[in-house]
Amino acid sequence: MKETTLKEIAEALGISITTVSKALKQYSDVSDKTRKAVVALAKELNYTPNSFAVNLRTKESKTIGLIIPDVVHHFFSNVINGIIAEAGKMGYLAIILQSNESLELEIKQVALLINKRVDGIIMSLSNESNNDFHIKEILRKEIPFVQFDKICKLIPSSKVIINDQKAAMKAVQHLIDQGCKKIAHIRGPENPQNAIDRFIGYKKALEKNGIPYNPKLVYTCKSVIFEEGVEFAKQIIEDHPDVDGIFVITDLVAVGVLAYFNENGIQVPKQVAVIGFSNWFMSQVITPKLSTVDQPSYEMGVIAFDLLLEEMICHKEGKAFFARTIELETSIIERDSSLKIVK
Amino acid sequence: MKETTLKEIAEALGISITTVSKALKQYSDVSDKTRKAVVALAKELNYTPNSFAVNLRTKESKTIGLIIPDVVHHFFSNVINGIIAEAGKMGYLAIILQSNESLELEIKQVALLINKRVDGIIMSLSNESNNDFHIKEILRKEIPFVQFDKICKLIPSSKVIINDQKAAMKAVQHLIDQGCKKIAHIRGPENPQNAIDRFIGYKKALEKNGIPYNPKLVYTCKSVIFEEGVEFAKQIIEDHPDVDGIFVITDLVAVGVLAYFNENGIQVPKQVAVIGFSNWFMSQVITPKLSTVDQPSYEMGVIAFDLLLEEMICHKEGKAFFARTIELETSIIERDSSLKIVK
DNA sequence: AAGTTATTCGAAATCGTTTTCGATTTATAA
DNA sequence: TTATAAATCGAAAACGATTTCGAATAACTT
Repeated sequence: MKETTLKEIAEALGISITTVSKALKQYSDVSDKTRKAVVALAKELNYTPNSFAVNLRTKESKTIGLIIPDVVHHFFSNVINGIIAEAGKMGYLAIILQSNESLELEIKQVALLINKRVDGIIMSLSNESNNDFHIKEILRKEIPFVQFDKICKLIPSSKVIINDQKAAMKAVQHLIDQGCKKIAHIRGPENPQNAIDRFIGYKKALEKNGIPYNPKLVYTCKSVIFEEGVEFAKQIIEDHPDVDGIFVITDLVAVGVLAYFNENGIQVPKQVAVIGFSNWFMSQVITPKLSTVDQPSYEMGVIAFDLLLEEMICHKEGKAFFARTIELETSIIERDSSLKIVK
Repeated sequence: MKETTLKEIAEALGISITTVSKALKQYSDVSDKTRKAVVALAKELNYTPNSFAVNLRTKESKTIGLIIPDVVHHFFSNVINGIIAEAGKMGYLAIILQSNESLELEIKQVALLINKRVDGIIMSLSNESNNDFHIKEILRKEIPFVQFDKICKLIPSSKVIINDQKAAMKAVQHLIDQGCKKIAHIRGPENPQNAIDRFIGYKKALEKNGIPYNPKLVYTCKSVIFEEGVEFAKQIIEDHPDVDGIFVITDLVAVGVLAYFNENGIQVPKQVAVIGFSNWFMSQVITPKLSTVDQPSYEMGVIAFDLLLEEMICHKEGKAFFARTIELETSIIERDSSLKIVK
């Protein structure tokens, strides 16, 4: 299937390729008559510029790359949604890659995007990421770059995050306000900054309320999946029968906790109050409804792209760009799983 | 940041661009000595071919386009997962676009991908799609094309589907086997083929079991969301207090049904048995656990890409390709929401 | 009428790679 | 030694658009 080219239009009209190209753009040195003829014929022949040629010539592809740990994930799919919606509005397309929470794969995906010469990269780190050589390579190549959610603080790039410490503090404070005295924490893996920060927030909330911190009440997820919630719920109750509250790294795991408690006659929130994180959709439809921390995921995607766009424009125009970090607000959603005090 | 080019390597080594290019590929007319020198220098200078130039020259970008109604959706995000995993293995990247269930947007996205000159397109139709002019444009441009799940039967392209009629029949038969006599159906919108087929399957199952079909027992979703499940559950019970089974187009809506029933003391499955479709993750964690039809979503993505790849290869080599339709097996997952008979 | 200024156009270089086809060199055979 | 075959190489033409810069024409001045 032959596509029409500038050359064909030029020959058909008996003018030069240059003039055709200019007529199709906002060049002032083309007469009205010529322009109209060109535009008319271009439309008739259904001309669209060959993007490969445009990319080569302009050195940009209006395409960005996005690397996330997992597509099948409520939070990330919402971020994707925000990014591709905003990118679409601004005339950009997005290539989506997964790291599957593997550092090795993450490194490969970064290399792929660099080779593809995308105009910019948006990324959330995998849980395994404790090495930032590949990230530095992005900066070394001067590719516009934005991190979100699971970030590397030391990398000097723009970032879109929530204040995980503050959010975790609020969540734990909520449990304390409901009368919880012995609060366990199911935390995320060692590496991710947000798991670390939520853990710190947990400790700070305890401290603020004069509750001694007990490391034995902290359980660490490896994969951050439903099954771990089930497993840890069992273990927590066995280790500490008097636990009366649990703050869980994310809703998916918290739902596992609820599943175990439901199966084993442990009353939520009466005996143990539970609060999750991220406000997954299912949290509002399970029994009991899960309290959680709402995280503006769609908005996060939108802002991540906007920051990237700013940087891409500066990059293109050779201007300096100064990385910015944007912190979004979170809010506690109080549902049945944590409300010991009936209002 | 200047990227190294073939030209630079050629000049540094005092040889021609041609030879450098050949040395980096599997050309036989380059001496071992030259090849080694080129490869060594290329590695040292961290050479990677400029993909824009390669695209222009080879007329392919090793990039495919994917259009789906909604990224934030358990089924679709699993398909995406399958597609980008398989595509990645074969050296392809995927650009992901959403139609947001809007025909207008779907048309725009198709045009975008055509202009971007992706090597192939995989697509699931939006619920609004009742017009296939834009789809035909893909075929007219001879762009390799695969449809999955929500397809247009009349378009002669490869397809990856399940047998929705058969699956729906099995689901309804399961309700009948559990003793249901009066079964309602909450169906999907008018247009999508799979909603139509599931509806037909529902009717066929009734017919097969000698149960008269009553159109008043069929309720039609517009948006296929949780809230509609809540709303229809209320309406069904009001309209037909003696309903004892409901077959729902998809789990998300079925979960809405369960939510209403739970809130209003209607016992599931004792009074009304409920079965959904697609086996969303949350179906196994809600109360009661939702029976459903398992649909191999990840596999669907993998196979869709494999079909597309076959076609892309034929297209490249100028060979004829004959569209194929692959039908995947489904299975009923019996959970609490439909088990009236205790085993 | 000659000089000046706008208008309108196009030749050609460029982006970086791929590939054809002919040229050159080296090795082998007669 | 000459003819032939094999092994290496490179010039040049794509791929299709963008853009610079100079040329040509038309339109005004005085």
